[in-house]
Order: sequence, then C-alpha cells, then structure tokens
Amino acid sequence: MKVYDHKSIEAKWQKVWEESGAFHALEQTDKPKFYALIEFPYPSGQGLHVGHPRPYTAMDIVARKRRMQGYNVLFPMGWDAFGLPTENYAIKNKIHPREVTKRNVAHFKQQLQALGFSFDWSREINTTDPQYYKWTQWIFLQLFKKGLAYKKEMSVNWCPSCKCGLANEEVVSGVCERCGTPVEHRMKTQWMLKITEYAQKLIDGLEGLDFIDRVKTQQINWIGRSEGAEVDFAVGGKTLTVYTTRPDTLFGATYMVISPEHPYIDEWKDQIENFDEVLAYREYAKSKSDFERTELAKEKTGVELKGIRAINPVNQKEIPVWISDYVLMTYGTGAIMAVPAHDTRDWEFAKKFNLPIIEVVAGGQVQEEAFTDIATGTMVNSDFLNGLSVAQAKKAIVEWLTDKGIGHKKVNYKLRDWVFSRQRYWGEPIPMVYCEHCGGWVPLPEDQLPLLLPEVESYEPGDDGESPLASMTEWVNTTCPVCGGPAKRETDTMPQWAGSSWYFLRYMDPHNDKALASREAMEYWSPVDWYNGGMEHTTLHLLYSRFWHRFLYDQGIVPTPEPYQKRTSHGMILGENGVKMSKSRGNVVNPDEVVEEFGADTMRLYEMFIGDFEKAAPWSTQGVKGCRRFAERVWKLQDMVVEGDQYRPNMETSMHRTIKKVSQDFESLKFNTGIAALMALLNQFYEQGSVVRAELKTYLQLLNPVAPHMTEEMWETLGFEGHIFQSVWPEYDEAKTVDQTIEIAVQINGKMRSAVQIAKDASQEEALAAAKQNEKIASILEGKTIRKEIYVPGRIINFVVA
RNA sequence: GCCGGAGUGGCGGAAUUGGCAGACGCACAGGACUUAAAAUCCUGCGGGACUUAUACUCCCGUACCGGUUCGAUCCCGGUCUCCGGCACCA
Repeated sequence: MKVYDHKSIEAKWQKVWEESGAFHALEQTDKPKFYALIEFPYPSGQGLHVGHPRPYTAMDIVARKRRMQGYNVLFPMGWDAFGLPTENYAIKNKIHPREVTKRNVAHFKQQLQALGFSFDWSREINTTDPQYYKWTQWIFLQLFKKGLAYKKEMSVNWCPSCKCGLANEEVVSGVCERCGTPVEHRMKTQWMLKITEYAQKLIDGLEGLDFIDRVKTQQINWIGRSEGAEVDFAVGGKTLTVYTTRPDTLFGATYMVISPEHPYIDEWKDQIENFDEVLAYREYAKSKSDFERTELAKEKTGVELKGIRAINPVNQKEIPVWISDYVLMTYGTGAIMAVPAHDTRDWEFAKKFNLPIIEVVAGGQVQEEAFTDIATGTMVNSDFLNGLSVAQAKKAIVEWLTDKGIGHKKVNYKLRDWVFSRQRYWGEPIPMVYCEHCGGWVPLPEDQLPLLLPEVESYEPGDDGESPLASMTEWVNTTCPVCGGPAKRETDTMPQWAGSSWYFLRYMDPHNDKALASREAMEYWSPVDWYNGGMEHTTLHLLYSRFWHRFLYDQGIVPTPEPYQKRTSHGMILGENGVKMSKSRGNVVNPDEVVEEFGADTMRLYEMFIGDFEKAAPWSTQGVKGCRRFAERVWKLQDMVVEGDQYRPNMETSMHRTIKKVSQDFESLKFNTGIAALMALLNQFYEQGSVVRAELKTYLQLLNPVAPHMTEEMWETLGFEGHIFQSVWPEYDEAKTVDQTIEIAVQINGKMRSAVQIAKDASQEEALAAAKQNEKIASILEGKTIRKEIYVPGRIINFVVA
C-alpha cells in the first residue's frame, strides 16, 4: 500500500476538479436546484484565518452531499473587497488599493483552493470590479427614484479614528464597531436609505423563513416595534404631541419632558424665564458622547422650563414642562408625558426633582418604586377609566382621544434610517451630481454607469471630514445630465455593506452586462436555499440585504420577497487557551501550516469534529492529531479489503444505521456526531479485522464530503467506477437500521437493575416474562409484591414493587 | 434593566427530546513491539463503599433547591453562575 501522502494526493485532486469543472453549476438541467451560500470574505492582508474554513467546510459538505444526491448545486465564492483596512494599508504603503486587493484576493484564493472547497470558481465575483459595482450603483439609483435615498443634514455617529461616519448598526456600546474608538457626533449632510419604510415588512417577512431563532429575535428586537398612542397637549400656546405606550396612565401624568434638542424650545424663547439655564443644559447634553450617555451612571438631570405650562387634556390640569437628555429627539416625537408612578425613568426623575407621583394603577407601592406591571393592575384615580384593567383602559382611552381629535393609535420602531455615505476613497462612488440650476441632486443616467472611481494622488481622508474625492476638482466638476450646466459630483462613497447587499443575485448570472442578473436565472435559482454566516451580521449585512431584496421585489426586479430561505450560524474558533484568537494574544493558528503538516482533509475533519457547530470552540493541536490518526486508519482499510458486493450480515445494521445518521447529521449542523458515527463504524471494521468491498465503497462515499481528497484517491486505487464525486449517495433501508434482537434495560422502582435480550417486536407478555426469568431480577422480586409493570417497546421495562 | 442561549468526567463534547448518563475524540495510566524513543496496537479511565485484589454487588453523580412522574440531563416553580445581543426607545 502507498503511504498516505496528503500533499501529492490533495494537489492531484484539486487539479482534476479544477480542470474538469467538476463543481460548476449547470445551466440546463432537469435536476432540482440547491443554492448553498456562505458569506464571501473580505480579503484582508492577514490572509485566511482558521475561523473561515469552519462555515465553508460545513456548507461544502452539504453541497458535495447534495450533488451526490442528484441536485444541481450552486455553491459560489467571491470577494467583498471594498473597505477601510485595504485603504489604510494602501495609504501606509503607498500602493493603490486596487493592487492591494488584487494581491490579497490571489492569496485568499490559493488558500481556499488548498482546502479543496467545491466552489464554482467560474462564477467568482468581486465587489470592486466596475462590472459589478455598476449594478450596485444601479440599485442605488432605483432607490433614489423611489424616494428611498435622500440627503439630509443630521447629527451622525463619527469615528475620529476612521475619520468616517458610521451607520447606527456600526456603533456598538457607544464605540466604533471596527476600531473601538468612542463615537462622537457631528453635523453632516449624509445620504440616507429609508430602511424604516420597510420596518414592518422586515418583521413580517421573517415568518415562514427557516432562520435559527436567535437570528429572528435579534432582528425583531433591533427593529423594535412598539404599539402605543400619540396624544396632543396644549403647551405654551402650541400643540405638543407625545408618544406613549401607556395611554391608560394619562391621568397619572404629573409633568412633561422634552428632548434638549426639541425645536419648540427656541420658539418659546420669549416665554421661558430661565432661558440661559436652558441653553446651558442643552450645551451640557450635547457635549456628552454616546459612550457617556450609555455606559456611565444614569443619574437623571434636567431643567424646568419656567413660564411654560402644559394642560393635561383628560383633566385640564396644569403641569410643568422640563427638558432632560433621557428623552431622545430621535425616537417618537422627542417629547413625553411623564407618569412617575408607572415608569421607572419618570419615577427616578420625579424623586430627584420632587415632582408629584400619582397612582393610577393599583397594585404597587408607587412611593417606593414605579409599578410597571400591566397584567395585574386595576385603574384608579382615573375618572371614567376607574375599575378597568390596563388592557381595557388602553382601548377605552385611545377611543376617547380619537373621538375628541386629540390623539390616536400609533406604532413606532427603534430602527433608524441607514446612513449610507462614507467619507473615504475605497468604495463605490455614489452616482449623483448636484446642480444649482436644477435645484438639487440629479441622478446619473443609467447608461453612464458604472461611474468609475477616479485615480487620486492621495487616499488620505481630510480632517475636515471630507472624502479624498473632494479634492479631485476635475472629477468633481462635471455637467448636469438634465440641463447641461455646471454641476458637482457627490464625493462620498458607499459603505462596505452596499456591495454585499445583493451579491447572491450576481452569482446566479455573474457575466450579464444587461442586467444585474437575468430574470430567468433569478427565477431558477431564487431564493438561496441555505445561507450560513456569522451572528455579527444579523443586524447589519443580513438585515440590509433583506431590505434591498424586498425593495427589488416591490419593483418587480427579483422574483421572491425574501432572499434567503434558511439561515444558520456557526460559532467562533478560539485560541488554544480558550480566548479569541488575536495577534496581540499570540494564539493565532495559521491554516496554511495546518494544511501543510496534516493535510486539508485532516483540517476539514478537525474543524467539523471540534464540537457543536453553533458554539465557540477552542483550537486543540492534539485534537488535530487525533483526526489525522483517524484519516490514517481509514487509509489503512485498503489493506483490509475482502471481496464482496453485499454488506456482511453482522454489519448490515451498522451500515444502514450509519448511512442514516450521517445523512441526517450533515443536514442539521451536527457534523461532529456524523463524524463520530463514521469513527465508530471504522472501529467496527477494525474489530472484524476486515472490510468488505461493498462496505468500504459506502464508507468512502459517506466520508467523501468531509475528506474529499483521500476518499477520491482510495476510490481510484480500489478501482471503483468513475470519480467518487460523480457517484450516487448511499441509501439506507429503515427496516435494516434496527436489530431483530435487542437488549432492553430492566428497572425496578426506576433503577436500572439488569438487561435482557428480547425480539425487537416482542409483546408485553413476552418481554415481562423474559425480564422475570432474568436471574438477578428474579432474586430481587423474590417475596415482593409487584404493584405495576411498565413496558415501553424498544425502550424499557420497569417493575414497581412494594 | 430587557431579550436570547448555556451550565454534563481532567478537556472538546454525546444522549433517538421522558427510558441503560458520559457515544466519539483528546489527555492520562498500564501493557505489547523497540537497544531506546517516536509511531502503531491492546487494556483501563465520573466519584465512592465492599473486597488482599479482580469479578460481583451497592451508594452517590448532569450548577443549586424543590415539584410532577413507575422513571427527569430532558417537563414545571424558584435560586446562582457564565456567554451573546440591546440598552434612558417613553
């Protein structure tokens, strides 16, 4: 027997697969389709990380198995290549980002190919390719034409380190998601996408999708739907509208609070007696960073607007008006009615500033703490609502407000519009020009796409928050496509999330120059059948791409409302010491070295066997060795083969059981137990001292999706027909997965005492008789009274004795 | 604070969702082979009691306390701890 030389074997088969186009998706076929997708990587300078192959191998296993099961599989790969790290590297080393990208892509591709993934490389895409971003720009124009892209001056999250604005989703606990720098606020004019218009559709669309629950709940929480009412208060000669989820507590409103940025403050300037104090507070609130507002002690602060009074519309009572930064201008109406008895924040504020607390829902001790339970309380001190439950009161008060024309039902969402401008070079140019004459932003005609990124001298962003493109005067100065007069181009670029918001569509028809993909291709391949990716993208990429896709569906461009039918997620691979791998911790494992020393098949086996696919797992070099040992033992089966085109009778049950187990586990993220079943079967072959040809054939097929190179090599050496990847996945016979005679445990009073052999379909009488004949059971039962006899076929026998 | 998820040997993890807890692998220990080591192969491996020792047998054991059940890692109530997400969202 040849030695198991992983290097030559893996190189050999990778070449065969590549040259024969073994894994190209078919255009014309009667086969059912299966579209498997993994998140395309950002080709960073560090190269592939051992974390990357985990989801890739998982989906590769599914793709390879499905091909053997007769599916036309699309399993593509590409590069999400626009982004800051490349640009920063380019600035530092004075190399064009395009060159950096090219180099990184080449390195990544070589690394991926060395792992033997069955990607259809003929469909490779790159978001920085003008033929690709042409369509990213095209989609932006469609959004603009439907009023879903607009430019607005607003306070944005600003990362002083990246010198760039951030989307709400990119700010994590007040710091920049990418670099960890505390986020500041800056007033900037930004392109925005109206994802809020799709808030409800993005919630509703989740129904019927096969997404793991934590993805669904995270998206729903992020969108943050709440039902309540808007109520008008007469304040300082104006109507001030508040949003509340507790209109039932309206009689308990003892003061009002408005956000420090509320525009009414300036309009009340002459009425407010302590205007200087108010302005000072406004400055104080503005100076707090997001970090301070969220992380530091939430001691309530605020200032009363002296001279301004509000009238509670239900009882005409006069109440004071305050400003405080616990009321946000960006949610609801920027103004609230405060009900300290039944809201924790209002309660804290009222205690601090000695404001009255009036109980309107009985059941708590409102002077001690806010009573917020909505399930048990009864309305009090509330005139016509008295005696009602909270739910009844909500309904009654909203009807009353609606009748009087001073309020109505209202749904709010926490989701904000998507900040879509970035003040950086390495991104898609936004295809818009500003024309004074035409009075605003004019879209570039579609036939002028792609709008290419110009060559610039310096990619360095300005400290003034301007994009590097702004200094390219000859590029910026252009003519208006409508009036032909002088106009200026938009100099901000799109965020990294743009290109990835529709890439799965491009794979369906990657070389089309007439459309983002042909209708025919999209109808055939949509939706993606199974998409695996990281949890960190749940409220970013995954939400953004659902939004774009839903928009394209509403425009009649794509055939399905949702892009992905199934979404799963993998856990991280940690360093050997159980913490996240990083250069600074010195615990990074280089996949190239693992492949070099142990082989791609071992690497794949190990990453699938490492533990629960959905959970984080620490790397273990010993564990890798264990998988290599397993591969070697499989390899040695070649020396143990005996002729035979049938499974041996004593192996039949094991064979059918393993086929069943592996077939199921490879479809349900349980790769670890699927491999464990293959290890157990291998141990059985070793116990037998031999393996029959028919058994080995099945065995190699089952192992092939995980360890494709060595199984292909053994298949050829043993002279099986064709290539293993062209063979048909083994089937099992359910009847043969169960032994005729089974061992069944016998308990007495629920404690295991013995086990007996009985026929698998033994009757209750037979089973109990067999159990009573068992020597040990009989001796225990001796002289005792059996109160109850339990027999669960195939499971257990239990005697309850006194 | 709110929303998710999880607590099982020395370690990674299994357990057909109420039916023999610890599959499979790692580590470890003993043995075989070897001048020796590595590799490989065989055996053992949750804790405890009984036993000279083995076998046998028994008790305890799935974070903790309680409940339902013939029977609970699994279901119910409560407590603790850890991880992830959101966070003054009215």
